[in-house]
Amino acid sequence: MELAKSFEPARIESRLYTEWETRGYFAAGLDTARPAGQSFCILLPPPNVTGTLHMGHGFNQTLMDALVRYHRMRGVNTLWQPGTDHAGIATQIVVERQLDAQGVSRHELGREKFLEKIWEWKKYSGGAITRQMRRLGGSPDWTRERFTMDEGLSRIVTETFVRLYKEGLIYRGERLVNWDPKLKTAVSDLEVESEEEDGFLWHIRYPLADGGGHLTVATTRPETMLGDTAVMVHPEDERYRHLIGKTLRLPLAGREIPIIADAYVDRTFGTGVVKVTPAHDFNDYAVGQRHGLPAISVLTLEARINGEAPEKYRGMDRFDARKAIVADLDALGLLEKTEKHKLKVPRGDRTGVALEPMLTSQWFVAMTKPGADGQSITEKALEAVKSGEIRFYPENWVNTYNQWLNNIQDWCISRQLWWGHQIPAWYGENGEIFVARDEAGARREAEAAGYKGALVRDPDVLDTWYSSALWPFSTLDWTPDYPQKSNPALDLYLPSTVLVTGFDIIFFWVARMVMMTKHLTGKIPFRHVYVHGLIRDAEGQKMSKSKGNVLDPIDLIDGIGLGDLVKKRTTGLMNPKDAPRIEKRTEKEFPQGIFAFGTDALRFTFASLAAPGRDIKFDMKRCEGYRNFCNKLWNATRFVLMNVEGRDLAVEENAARAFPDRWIESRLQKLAAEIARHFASYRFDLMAQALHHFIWDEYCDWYLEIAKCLMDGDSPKDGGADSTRGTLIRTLETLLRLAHPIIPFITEELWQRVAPIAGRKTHETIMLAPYPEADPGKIDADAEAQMETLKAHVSACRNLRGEMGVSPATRTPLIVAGKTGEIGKIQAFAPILSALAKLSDIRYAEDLPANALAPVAIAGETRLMLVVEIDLAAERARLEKEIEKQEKQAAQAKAKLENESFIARAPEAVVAQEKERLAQSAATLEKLRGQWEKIRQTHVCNHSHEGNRLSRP
RNA sequence: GGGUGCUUAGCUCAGUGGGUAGAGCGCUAGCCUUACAAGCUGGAUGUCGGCGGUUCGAGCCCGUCAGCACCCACCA
Repeated sequence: MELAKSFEPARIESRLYTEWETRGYFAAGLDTARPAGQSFCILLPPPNVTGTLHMGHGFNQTLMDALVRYHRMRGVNTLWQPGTDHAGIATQIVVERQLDAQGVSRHELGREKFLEKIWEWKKYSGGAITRQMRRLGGSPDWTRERFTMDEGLSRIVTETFVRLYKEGLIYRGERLVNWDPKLKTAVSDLEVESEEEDGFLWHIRYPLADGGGHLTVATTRPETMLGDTAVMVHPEDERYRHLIGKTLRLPLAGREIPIIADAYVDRTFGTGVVKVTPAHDFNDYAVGQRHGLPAISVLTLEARINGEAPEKYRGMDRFDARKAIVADLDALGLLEKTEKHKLKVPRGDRTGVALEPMLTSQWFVAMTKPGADGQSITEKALEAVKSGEIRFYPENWVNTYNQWLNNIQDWCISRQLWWGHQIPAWYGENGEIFVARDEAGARREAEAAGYKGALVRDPDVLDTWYSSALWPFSTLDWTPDYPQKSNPALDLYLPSTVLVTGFDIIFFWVARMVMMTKHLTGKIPFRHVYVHGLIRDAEGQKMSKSKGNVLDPIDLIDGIGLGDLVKKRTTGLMNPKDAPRIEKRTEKEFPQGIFAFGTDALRFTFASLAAPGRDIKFDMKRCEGYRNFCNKLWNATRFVLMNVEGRDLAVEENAARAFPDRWIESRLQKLAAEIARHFASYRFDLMAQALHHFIWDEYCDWYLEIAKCLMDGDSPKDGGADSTRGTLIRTLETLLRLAHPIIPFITEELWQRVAPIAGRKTHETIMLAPYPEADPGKIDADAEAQMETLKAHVSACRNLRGEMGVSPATRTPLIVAGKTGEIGKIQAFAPILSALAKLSDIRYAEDLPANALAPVAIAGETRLMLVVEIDLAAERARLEKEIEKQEKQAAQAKAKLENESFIARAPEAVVAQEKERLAQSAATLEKLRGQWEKIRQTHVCNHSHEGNRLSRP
């Protein structure tokens, strides 16, 4: 069957993927005879089970898949461990919103029914993201797919919680935490996002209790004043020093509160007087602790004013209360002024509502408390990186990691949600806490403690990231009796080799995996952390639904019409008002919709954009370019197959092969070595560039063109046509294997046709074929040098043709002048030169004809003259340009060589190089000037009207 | 306030022991040279953000300034 005329990705991708998966090519290598140190493992950062694939996933997974395919082909035990995350808050929100649409609240439904609904939703949408992953060609071992709420993983969550509790590293405590009033749950510090917003600074008078005047406090949140338990000033503030220790009458509430002194106060900000509300502000909480102040909560969990406050405000929403309080203060003459003020408002990363610091009982992981072995989990995490056991790529992320860990707060892990791992804690009637693996265990604990009453399980669930932190070993079926008992996967793949991730989850996930894995298993979770950038849109904006600039990788693969794209971007918006703007933007950006580029082109684009430490502006043009590249590879293969099919190329490695054959083979070794280097240093961009350059420029543009000529009858004697045919097919076959990790589909499709002819014994799949390794013995400096000479001559001729405007259809004679030895070199590849430079014949001479008026070029040691009618003016201009260039070069080299310091201090090789340059330029200049002179004289003879305009070049 | 990047061709970006600046796209001239017009061949385009320093020599090292971006903490 002949290959299609052009590359049509849609025709091959799904067929090949199904073949790969059903034949079990993705299966984890579990050969325990091989040392664990030789295993390669990547954990898939588990996407939200109900989520959909976005460009970040596409990028991330392309890199992981390339690595996995590479190592699998190298024959080591390889595992790409897939799975999905239950994503507590995110998922619960989605399902709640669905219920909202039906007018049902989760509370009406009840916990159990609600959870059933979520499981239904999970089941319904759960396959979507993994189906999309398959479209990207990802090759994880799907048979090992895990879900954070699988029974096994849940058991591990419980087990580790109990252990950490027993060790004192998990505790329950009443503390000020970030509270999301919309979700009515605590969230961790990391789930808070602060943006600068416009607000006000209200200046409020607090009268002195003794009637002797007032103090003016400045606040951005006047509603919290109801919970004030003090006012503070700087101890050395002359304005207020005399008032320290006196009391104020808190307006609206009427309570008396003290004036205290604390160095925390910034005298220059506002009035230098700060209200202290320990129950609703993190700093004030600390101040309250220092000064033994009470904390008065004035907000309910819904962020309404609560019962501690004056009756008038009770039950009011916090923002309504703010208005009412400001108005009332104004009416009382206590509002001194209102200033516009920029402030950072902490908002929930999922809900976008302003968070409230709230005093509640929560579960925490103690980050800095020493564990049983005397070391805190934070210290362990720092140590693992400091010691070099774990390495970051690029390295500078270590700073970010360390900085965060060095300033870490205890991690609030309880969430007042229903979707997630329920906390394995049971409470007695008097607040006793019993933590155990199940209720029976809790009962035993209780009895041991002498408690016989009722037990109620904590209704809260754990932060999603708690189970994610266990991912490196929970997915490998870790058991509580590890390491006494283990299993092959755990032995081979813990630690995994590299974690491929965006910097946005270094804190959320990376650091926590290190802590938990190290503490609970004694092993690091992974050796390398490859941190990549974020995919942004063409303008560098973050992709987001509300901006309407989201791209779906699948749309780049399959293509999508403008109408569908607009529809996709404008449905399900948080704010439907954005729709017209998004529609306009989309129409402008993609007037024709999006073209179908196929998976390979998309993957190659991702790889080529993966420069370290940089966000990526996604450029569709790039994708188009790489689709063309795939097509190039496709057609090159067509060409090769046309020339080799049906021939017996039973590889006799001919020692006397033509130099272009030896050259391409030599280059191929260098390419293989280069790619290996780039894999080792995670430079996917350079890898892509190297492949692109080799395939397009070296293999197609030079070698294939030369091969056409070598396979013709009139090729040089050595080697012979079949030797070239063999080189053609074998180079291609190797090339396909080299490129496979990045562009798996096209390489598989082509390889299955190429491999049998190239003489490979097994050719069922490229996936399991060995990855090419560089063979230094095949590097051929001689062939490369000859090739350089050939290229220089071809280029010189083409250049002359181009500048002289010779039609590509015209064959022209060429005269080559030079010393005998040099001429010999040219003669060796004369047929090739003729073919590539479109020459009719080549004449050789010691010198160029004295009076011939033809364009001349200098290529190394020889001079080339194209025998064509010339436009004198054009040739003169060309020579002048060339002379100018050479003069500049000569001058530069000369200046250096005349510099005594340079001669004295620069390395010999550099000096020699400079001398060589000068000599070259001088020689070339001499030849060029001679030619220029000839033309000038012709002009004088002809009395050309342009002759006088010539100045000395 | 602490930290991290970035600034190179019109655009997007490489440039990893300092040694005469590169790619893709775009632009431009000419070609349907039968693997590929999703192509071929030629061409144009850069005070490598500014200033200073180190060095025989700086896009690269050091200092400084400017602009942009991000992360952490945070002033009520």
